[in-house]
Amino acid sequence: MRTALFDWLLARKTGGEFILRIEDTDRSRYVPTAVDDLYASLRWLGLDWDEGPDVGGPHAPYVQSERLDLYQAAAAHLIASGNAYECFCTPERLDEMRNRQRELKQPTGYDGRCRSEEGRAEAKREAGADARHVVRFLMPDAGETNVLDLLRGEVSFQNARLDDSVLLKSDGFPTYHLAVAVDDHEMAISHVIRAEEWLPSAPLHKLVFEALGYELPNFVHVSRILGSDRAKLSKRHGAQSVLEYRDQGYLPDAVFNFLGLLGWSLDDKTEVISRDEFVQHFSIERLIKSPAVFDLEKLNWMNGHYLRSLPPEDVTGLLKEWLERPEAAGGLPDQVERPLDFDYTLRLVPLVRERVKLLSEARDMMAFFYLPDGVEPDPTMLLGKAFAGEPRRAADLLSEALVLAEGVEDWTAASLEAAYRALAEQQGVRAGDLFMLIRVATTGRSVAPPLFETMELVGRERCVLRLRLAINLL
RNA sequence: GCCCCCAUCGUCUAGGGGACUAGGACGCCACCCUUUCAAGGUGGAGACAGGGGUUCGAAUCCCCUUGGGGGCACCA
Repeated sequence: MRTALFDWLLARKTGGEFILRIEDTDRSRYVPTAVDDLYASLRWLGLDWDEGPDVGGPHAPYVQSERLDLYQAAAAHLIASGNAYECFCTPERLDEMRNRQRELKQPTGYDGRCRSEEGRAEAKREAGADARHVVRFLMPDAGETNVLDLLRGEVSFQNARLDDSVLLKSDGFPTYHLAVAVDDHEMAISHVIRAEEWLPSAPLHKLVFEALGYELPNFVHVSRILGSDRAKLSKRHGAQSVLEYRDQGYLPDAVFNFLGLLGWSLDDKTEVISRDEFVQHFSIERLIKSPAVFDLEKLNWMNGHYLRSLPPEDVTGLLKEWLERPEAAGGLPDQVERPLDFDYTLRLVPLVRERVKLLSEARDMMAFFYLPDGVEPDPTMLLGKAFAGEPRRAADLLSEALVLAEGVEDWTAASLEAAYRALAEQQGVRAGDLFMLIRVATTGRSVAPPLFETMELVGRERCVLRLRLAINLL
């Protein structure tokens, strides 16, 4: 997704087209839902495409499994021009060959048996009646191939070290190497931005393009993203799909910003960059060549930052959608009536947004605002450090607090604070201790937004009720 | 085993011969603010992997070493 983001930025910056092509040429790994997840991921991040399977375009179809005739024709053309040959070697033989090479500490690679007429005949005989074949590229034995990478400059490879790679598999499907050459040409691709693991096969691609008489696109091999252990980010190494980040309460803008800064920078100080600014300033020259370690802490910070700086109405909408989900799906307790009141939630946002980094954290922080009745505080928590072993004292104080709650003239944070500060002084108790007692009684939590704003928003009725219940608890 | 890429604070990065006592951000520490928790403010610790060159002058250019990453499939 980070690579796609760079692709998208380049397209938007230069007025080009961002084309979505589905590369599904490996039937053994085909997962039907994968494409839907891909769409959902791109959409969530706001990476819209100009051409693709669902929106169509002048180069349809955009799904490789629907373009097989094109690849097969290209393969035939390569054979005819002497740039490729049929290979009848069985997978078993190739496995054995590789194992032997590894054992002997030799470079691995195809030995070229089927390059010759005799070799092919021998392989065919071994394979038996149901002999199937692949098409391999005939790699030159000498010379070197220089690939121009817009980020890294010229990278040169000795052809002798390069393998006769398979271009067309025995099931008639192309490998990536053939398919991209054909499609990049057919679809008039100008820039190929892909991760650096493709760099070693770039010379092959260049030679395939040339053998087919195609013009070469521009290549940019961006660095990888590493896990915190510096190994490649994978399912087992803390990698998550963007959909999982979405489900954990990250904001698309924050993830976009964070990803955009992983391998690219605007200048020496800017961290928070809007989508528009990214588009405006993106350039291949400022991409970074070295791999970047994915720092979840920074993503979390950035998410919190976006939560705090977005317009309150936007945050309210986000929050409301989240809280209204079923309890089992991360929403408020099911007893809370849906839909939530927008204006009430809007009033809570300033108090809550400073205290959460993820949308998913808001539920626990906010539930007591929505719960209709009591909050069932734990008695130990209620007494806290200040009143541990002194339940009578705590109960007395809460009773005084209850009287004030019932009697205070206007139910505002300011007058509540004045009343309770006076009470603390009169009772000879530290204000903070009294406030904590009331906080736990009215919210059920020892960590909550500032007490008096909180009480104002919880309302007199429920505060009175909750104070009463707390007293009974002691 | 062979090939390729990369190398500045723990992490993301600025830097493309003199502006560098190497800047910013996350994280960390301290202080301030403070009714809890945050947020915010101020300050601090913290890096040019090593060795050779080139140059009047190297974080910046070249080479070697080391380290890290990737590739060597009828996967992409």
